[in-house]
Amino acid sequence: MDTLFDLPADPPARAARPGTADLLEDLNPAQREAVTHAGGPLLVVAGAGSGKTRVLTRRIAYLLAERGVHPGEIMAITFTNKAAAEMRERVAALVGKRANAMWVSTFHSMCVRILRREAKTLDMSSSFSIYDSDDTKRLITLVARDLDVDPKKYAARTLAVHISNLKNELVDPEEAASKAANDLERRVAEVYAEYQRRLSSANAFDFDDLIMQTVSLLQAFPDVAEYYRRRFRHVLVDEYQDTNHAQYTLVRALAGTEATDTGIEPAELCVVGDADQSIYAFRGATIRNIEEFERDFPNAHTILLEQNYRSTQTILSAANAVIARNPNRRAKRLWTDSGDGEKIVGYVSDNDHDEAAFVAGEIDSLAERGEADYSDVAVFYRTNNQSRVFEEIFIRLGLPYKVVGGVRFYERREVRDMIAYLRVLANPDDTVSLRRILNVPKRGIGDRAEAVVATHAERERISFWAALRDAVEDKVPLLNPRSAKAITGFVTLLDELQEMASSGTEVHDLLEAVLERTGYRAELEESDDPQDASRVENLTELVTVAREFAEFTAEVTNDENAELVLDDGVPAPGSLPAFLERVSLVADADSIPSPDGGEEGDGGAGVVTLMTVHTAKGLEYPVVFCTGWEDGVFPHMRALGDPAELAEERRLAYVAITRARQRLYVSRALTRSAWGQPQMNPASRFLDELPPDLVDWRRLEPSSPGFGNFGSSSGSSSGPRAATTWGRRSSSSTSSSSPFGKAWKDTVALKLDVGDRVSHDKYGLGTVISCDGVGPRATATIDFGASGKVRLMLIGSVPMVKL
DNA sequence: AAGCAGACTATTTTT
DNA sequence: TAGTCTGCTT
Repeated sequence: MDTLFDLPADPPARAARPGTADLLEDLNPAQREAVTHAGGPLLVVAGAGSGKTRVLTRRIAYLLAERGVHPGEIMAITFTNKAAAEMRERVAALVGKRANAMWVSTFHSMCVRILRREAKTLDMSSSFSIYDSDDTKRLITLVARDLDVDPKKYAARTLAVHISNLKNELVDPEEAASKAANDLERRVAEVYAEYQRRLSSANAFDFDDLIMQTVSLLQAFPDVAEYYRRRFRHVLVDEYQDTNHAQYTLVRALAGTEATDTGIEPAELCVVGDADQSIYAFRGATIRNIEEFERDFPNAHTILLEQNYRSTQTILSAANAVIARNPNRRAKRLWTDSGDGEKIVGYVSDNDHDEAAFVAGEIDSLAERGEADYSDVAVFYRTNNQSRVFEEIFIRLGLPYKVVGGVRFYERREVRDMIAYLRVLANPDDTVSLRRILNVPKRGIGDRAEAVVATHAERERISFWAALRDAVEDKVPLLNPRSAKAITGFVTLLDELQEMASSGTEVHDLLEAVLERTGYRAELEESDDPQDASRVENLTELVTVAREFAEFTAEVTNDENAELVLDDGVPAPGSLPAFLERVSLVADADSIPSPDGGEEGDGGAGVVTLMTVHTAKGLEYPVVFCTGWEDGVFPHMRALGDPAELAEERRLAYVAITRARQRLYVSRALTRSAWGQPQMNPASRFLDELPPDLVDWRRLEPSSPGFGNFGSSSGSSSGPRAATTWGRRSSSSTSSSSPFGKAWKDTVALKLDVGDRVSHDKYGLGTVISCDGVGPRATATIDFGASGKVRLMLIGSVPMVKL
């Protein structure tokens, strides 16, 4: 929860702030150069653990202290609120309250601020809603349905992804339509156009719009651009490798690349990033931006930070070895002067259950030996569903833990329902939110009634809300009286709530009123589903969040010493719009346990943290367990066939390894249950890429004669693979207690030769093109004609027969 | 309009 | 396995 409120934190009281000399003294030469560089665009290539944040914050402090820059001239952009908060805090510790006049924010909140201020220019109201991916998907579903798009052929999700990609590339609907080359793209363009119309009539922007619309604003209105250009003379961007094309363009537009007609020089630009840690390509991030920085910004200067202050040399060497396998990368080798440290510990378990037991046992003995507190330990996995086994085992053993990520607070249904109510109160045109709550809780307004009202709204060219009002006055044709009555009740309810909202009722009281008067809480309380009990708790939590929000902002506002900068574009502190903005733009309510032993009374040892590798980016732990290193799990199955995706998986592995400070564990399981059925996976190729002398294998795969040895992943073929599936084993033959060899019995289900014809349950008829490997590693590449060429493992019960 | 049973489908996710 | 969606019944 704390990320909601830690943005404008006051700096800790300091007797004396560091003087200028101190600002540079404890920096290495490269860091120092990055801090003091003046003039042209600067790219700081900051390897993992190389003191990136330190460089950024010192640079800002140095600008203020040494170069006479006013804080108001500084714009620092990050990707997460957490990063923004940390930067603000650390700068404040160096320079004090002057830090409050800087813009330190995420791309998105920066854009919201600009858009609120300039909303009129774009023909929007400044009370616009911000749609997240869930709202977006809902609206796209509605649009697709209205346009008769076959949901079987093109799922809303697919459409949403494509539209998002277009926006990330700054392609508007017209351009999308003209460039559409196939049926899918034509449909997407069609939906895109209508979707934008609906967004704008709902007075809403989606996440991608926040960026894209700000770019068009700056490009279409030079005077607006000039205002910001004049104002921000220093633009700093963190995690530059994660920027997409739209964000890149935004940075360019903001900083400028040449002097304006009115003689304003480009702002001084400083970007920091590491191409090797780019793990968000699937969301549009382009590694190109950092790779081509020097081309994009002539006379740019580049500084490489390679000295690492986090990990042992063993860990760094492992990381270097893995990432070195990625093609076309700028050479970079992390090093440290703090010694080799412990060897990496490797472990091969029979199944996922045993892997978790190994991890738990190891954590226990580390704790017992006093070599680590629980809070020093993190367990990483590739996908969220892998957390379950760990939870089971940890609970059984009484090991305190916390899972980070998964379904987040603000994504829970009940919370979103309440937010939808609030949004409607702030912006009645917000049709997506309005339709969400129309019949929640159930009040007798069904699909049919909703459709009739929607049609009426469409025909009369009025908003859905106005159409509901028409329903009250019996002006909607085809609406049956029962529904009209139900709608009347709903409209009356909303009117009352709106009255409360506009008369300045505080957000938490408003929430309480919604919970009571809608009967939402009552419904949950009456239910005997245990899930509903936790929903009630979440709602109570939400009210608490709202109350703290009000109190916190009141505190900040009343602090006379605080140099609060309230430009246009910032909603009144504590107000409903302010709350909604915070909620929309802060995703992670679940906090990551703090390393200092953390939560209340855990005996000081804290808790073990469990999370995906993606979530782990930017964090560090003394002890790290990298689990599930199996081909098909990590790297993920969907990445196996595509070199670009495989390279991203490798960067992910690199990120995972470099989170560790002192001890690194890597493990894999021979079988793993997924979707109910146990699955066999070969070793991750990344394990083979670890230098063997750095790894102490505690347990290896039992080798049987003729079955090949562990680690010889022969399948490094780069041949075309449309898809890869792994054989299923019958569930009866696997149990954690069964002796080892047993798992291999009758594993070769099919003996195939080139030219054989086969029939596969999923892919149909095919011809064997090639065969590879023996025993459990036996695979065949099969041409299934229209279903493509597929490489299959022949172990276990392959759903395939030889003809 | 609402509730239930069977079908379907499964990454990662800073905002 | 589990959560969501669809279509059928009441």
